[in-house]
Amino acid sequence: MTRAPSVFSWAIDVASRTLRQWTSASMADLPGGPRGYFVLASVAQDRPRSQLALALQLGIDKTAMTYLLDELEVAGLVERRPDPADRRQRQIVLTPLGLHSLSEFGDRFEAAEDRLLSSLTSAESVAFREMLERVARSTRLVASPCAEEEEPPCP
Amino acid sequence: MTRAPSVFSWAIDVASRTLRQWTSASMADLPGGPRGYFVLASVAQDRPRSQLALALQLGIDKTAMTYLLDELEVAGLVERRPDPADRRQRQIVLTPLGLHSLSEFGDRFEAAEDRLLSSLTSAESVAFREMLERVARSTRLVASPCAEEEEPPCP
DNA sequence: TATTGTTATACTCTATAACTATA
DNA sequence: TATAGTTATAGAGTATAACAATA
Repeated sequence: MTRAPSVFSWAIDVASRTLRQWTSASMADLPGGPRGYFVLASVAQDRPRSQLALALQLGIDKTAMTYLLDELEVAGLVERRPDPADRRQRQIVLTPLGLHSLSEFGDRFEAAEDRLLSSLTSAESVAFREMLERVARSTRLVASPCAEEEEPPCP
Repeated sequence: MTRAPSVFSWAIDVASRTLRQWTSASMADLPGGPRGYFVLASVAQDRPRSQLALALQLGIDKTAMTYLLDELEVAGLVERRPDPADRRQRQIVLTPLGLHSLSEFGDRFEAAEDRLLSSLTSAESVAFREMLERVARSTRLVASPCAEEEEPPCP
């Protein structure tokens, strides 16, 4: 043997695909599946966002974002509103139904995440989540769904 | 707001897809891309493995494994040998060229991984890798490419 | 001219089932 | 009958480019 081949890439690939499978299975009734949930969660950070901003944030191509929002809008979970300041852009806002779906599917997401991380202790899980979030944010120019806080500029 | 939507699923999705994009870009000349590398790395743990065992280990469907091995075999990186003990099975072994590719592409993989984890300290990176590996292994019934050691039974 | 969003196309992945050959 | 591997097919996901509307 030359050297131990890197196991990290395999591990993150398997872990993310496993989580995606689990969440996809429990979200057959949410348009767009896990991706649809990410959009709802990001939009729920209150400030209306353009489609392009959402696409950059979630790492989805802007063309895919169009299809995703089509589905979510038809299902009545989001609305597209023309931005009065720049009529090229569309502000994406949550409907009451979308907000309800967010919390409902959020519960399923947390259950799947807890199951995935069940081999870690509570303390490890906290540290692991924090580090992974830092890693993910560092790969995006814009911020992630800015999580805990309510009204920050979401840097 | 109801509750902060879970950011973990978003983070692992973004992180894994980012790493996949980076590694795919630097592996255009490896059949199967990152997946092809995972196969080489797993096979390199010396003991010949059946295609089904590889598929389970890497979380790939057995049908996808057939196509992947077709490409790797045509490129001269692996060989399929009939198992003398059970002629239904095929043992997958690395060729010298495959072993050479493994170390060459392994370097590229490590570079991409280091870049992805550049927002962690050295100590954090070690802990993060260890925890992620534990998480990934827990989702598979069989073990991952058993990493460091040389001759263990790779349970 | 540059940017936001849409549409169309093709290409890759994945999932499923049916088939063979061996056990 | 059950298992390892193959083949064929359709579906989802993704990437690309071309286009319309607006800045």
